[in-house]
Amino acid sequence: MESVFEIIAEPNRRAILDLLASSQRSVGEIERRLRMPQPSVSKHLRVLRESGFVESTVDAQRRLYRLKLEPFQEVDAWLAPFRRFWSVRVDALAHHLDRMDSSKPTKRKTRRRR
Amino acid sequence: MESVFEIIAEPNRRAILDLLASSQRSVGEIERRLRMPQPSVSKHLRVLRESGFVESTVDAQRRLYRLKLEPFQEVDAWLAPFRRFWSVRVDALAHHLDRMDSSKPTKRKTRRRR
DNA sequence: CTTTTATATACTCCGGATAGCATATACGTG
DNA sequence: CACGTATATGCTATCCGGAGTATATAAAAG
Repeated sequence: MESVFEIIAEPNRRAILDLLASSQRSVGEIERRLRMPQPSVSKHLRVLRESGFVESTVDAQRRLYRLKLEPFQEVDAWLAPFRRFWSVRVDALAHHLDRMDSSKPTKRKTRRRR
Repeated sequence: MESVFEIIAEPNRRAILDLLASSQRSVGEIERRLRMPQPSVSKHLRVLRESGFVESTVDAQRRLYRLKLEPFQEVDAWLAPFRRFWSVRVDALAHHLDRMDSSKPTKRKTRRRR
């Protein structure tokens, strides 16, 4: 579980992140809103915390969790090289790759399609 | 392995996608460039194909693989709600969440910090 | 001090995903 | 046709992560 991609691969964790996008929340709030067992919430929050997606502050017995930016930006950065393909027009990728085809087709006598 | 996030969680698959971002490639090219066993490449390509990240065309005995857009856009779409936090200034998220704090602090007699 | 509330952790179990290896399939070449 | 090349698939062993349950810790309330 090293990369940010593995972290956000888990649906429950994405649900937590989505929820935290609107506001910081306590563990109990997350538990209720997502109808998810408390130990499960705590475990996912631990993973999210250790991977830098969230941070927590203490409020009496409660812990308030909030988002942190960096890991999201990391995902965004990975996406960037691909985004250039659809930023112009929707089906630009195919055309683009068609043109910069680098693989020289094998020489052949008969050209067969199937 | 339903979601696009699980697909891109695998490092070798991301490597393949990164490679295909520059140009379409045959299985053999991917195998050599990534120094990865051929069956492994084929298996990952299968996953990528079935999840819509790539498509292939037949060229004699070779298969040329190229990127497809939709799944990337799906990731991009998920990222959008979070992106608004860092689009203005780097540490905007903390301030934002500070302001829209919805969790009413527990009533207490003594406020302790640790 | 005892009880209740809030959260974290420990432990076990199970399924699914990946690696590795062997093999099948398909096409091209001579 | 026999052989080499390119790619896909089948099978097995293994490993890791998540679910579930019980329990520990900590603070508040009475």
